[in-house]
Amino acid sequence: MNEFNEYFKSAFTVDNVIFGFDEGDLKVLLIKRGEEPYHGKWGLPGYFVYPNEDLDTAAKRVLEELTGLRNVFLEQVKTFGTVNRHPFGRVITVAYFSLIKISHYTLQPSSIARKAKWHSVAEVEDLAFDHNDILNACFNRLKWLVRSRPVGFELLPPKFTLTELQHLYEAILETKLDKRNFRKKILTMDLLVDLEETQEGVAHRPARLYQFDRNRYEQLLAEGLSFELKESKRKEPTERKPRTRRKPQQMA
Amino acid sequence: MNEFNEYFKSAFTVDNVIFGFDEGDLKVLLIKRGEEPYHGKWGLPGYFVYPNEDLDTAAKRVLEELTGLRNVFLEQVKTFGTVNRHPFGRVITVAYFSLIKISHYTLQPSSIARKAKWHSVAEVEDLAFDHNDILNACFNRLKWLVRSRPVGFELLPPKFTLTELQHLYEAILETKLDKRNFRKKILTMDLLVDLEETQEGVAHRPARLYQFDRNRYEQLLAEGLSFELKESKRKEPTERKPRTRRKPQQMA
DNA sequence: CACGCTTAGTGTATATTGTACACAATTTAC
DNA sequence: GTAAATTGTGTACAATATACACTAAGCGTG
Repeated sequence: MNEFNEYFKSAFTVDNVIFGFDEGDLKVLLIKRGEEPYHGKWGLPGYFVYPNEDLDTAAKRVLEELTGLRNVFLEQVKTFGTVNRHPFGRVITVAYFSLIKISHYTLQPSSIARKAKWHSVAEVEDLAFDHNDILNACFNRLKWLVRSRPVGFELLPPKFTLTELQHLYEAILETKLDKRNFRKKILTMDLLVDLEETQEGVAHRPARLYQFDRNRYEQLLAEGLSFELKESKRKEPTERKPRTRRKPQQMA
Repeated sequence: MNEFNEYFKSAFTVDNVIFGFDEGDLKVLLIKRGEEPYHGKWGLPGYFVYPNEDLDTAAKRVLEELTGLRNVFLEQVKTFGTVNRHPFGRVITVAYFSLIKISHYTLQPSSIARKAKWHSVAEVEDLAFDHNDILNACFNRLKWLVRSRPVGFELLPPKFTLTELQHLYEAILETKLDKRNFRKKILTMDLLVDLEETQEGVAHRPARLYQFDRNRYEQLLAEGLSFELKESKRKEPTERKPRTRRKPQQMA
């Protein structure tokens, strides 16, 4: 088709905002660019989408080459395609973000991985291309997501304390949370297994360890429950009390 | 750059899910395809992104050629790029949705517009390409958006009744709402101007007409208020009562 | 012009959820 | 055994959500 050839003139890529959590704050994995443009600047990991590759597959590939991880949380966020965003030509990029457990991350031998480093999201400086915009878009998406789904667990090691979980939420939401209210809320979601173990090697009262119960989560999801941080559903959403009848009232 | 040329092999397009509201239900503007592939099927309006055109601009262009409207609500939703979504080649499409007032819509002379027709969202049949997926993604986004921002007004004529507004919300959320609770909620948002006019020519008690107060909305937005349908903020978010002190309590 | 039809408009009581708040318990280090 | 550090825990009140039914107002008809 002629029309087709006429518009076969753009490249497109995926960029991946990889979030991790460590030392009490939220991190993003950046790469020091070894080539033009923006040589020497930090940027998001990304690459061209191969001709026979789905977008999601390309994003997974980029993630795996860099971190060695598969089957982690990965979601498309937004596509950035301003005409001049790339100085060498028209490049449209689809932004993804992923959530990984830094404890599972191992430095990969690939050349790209050797230039990667975790940065605190709060302290990210001026990045290559429009990558600051992309990072912001993904961070905002994460903020929204963490309120509506229990994605926080993707960022924590398998066993964690409630305080660690709270610090994670605080880092993502950029706010302080009340300890008691937070625990009440989280525990009524009924997604945590109390491992009946405690921390070891800490110079204070050791905290209990918990585990995220993924099966329970999927079960509850299937039942159509939501997990808004501001809206924990009651246990038996089925039966609603027939409430004591009153006399009809007038309304002025 | 060699790398570049190697990947200059894909086309990309924008597709636009244009929502309107009429006769009490939510509509989407579809086009009957006059060419292959999917000749004769209904599909979303869309077109190639020109080489020197931003994505948003392309989406606006498609919208304007079809409806003659500018400055309407338009937002990017998601990018669809499965390898085989287009039978003639690799085509990646960025999906947008827009909200327009059907009363302002005028049939355009362009050839594309003459094949356009409003369909009830609830009754959309099998569309060309993956356009059903795109429509669903946009519809879901609209559902979410309508709870967090007062976008409903984009779909109504400038003057409307509260019942019309409620029907719109019901159509989008696919649920019934309680009349009194809905009114209470909407009015406490303080975004409506009571025009002190009433409907004319209806065979029953005429309803009051209201208008959306866009200035007020922007003012409140700037003050950082949110507009969740489930969470109307109180009027003075500044002053919080110092509450009567109680004696410290023990727990357990 | 009285009556019936149709939709508009309105308040309150209860249930649920959010929020503010402080101290005793447990472990380690010295 | 005492200080330091952090965990773990309940309750009162405020705010919001929800359930619910009748009168008001205008039109059409006989």
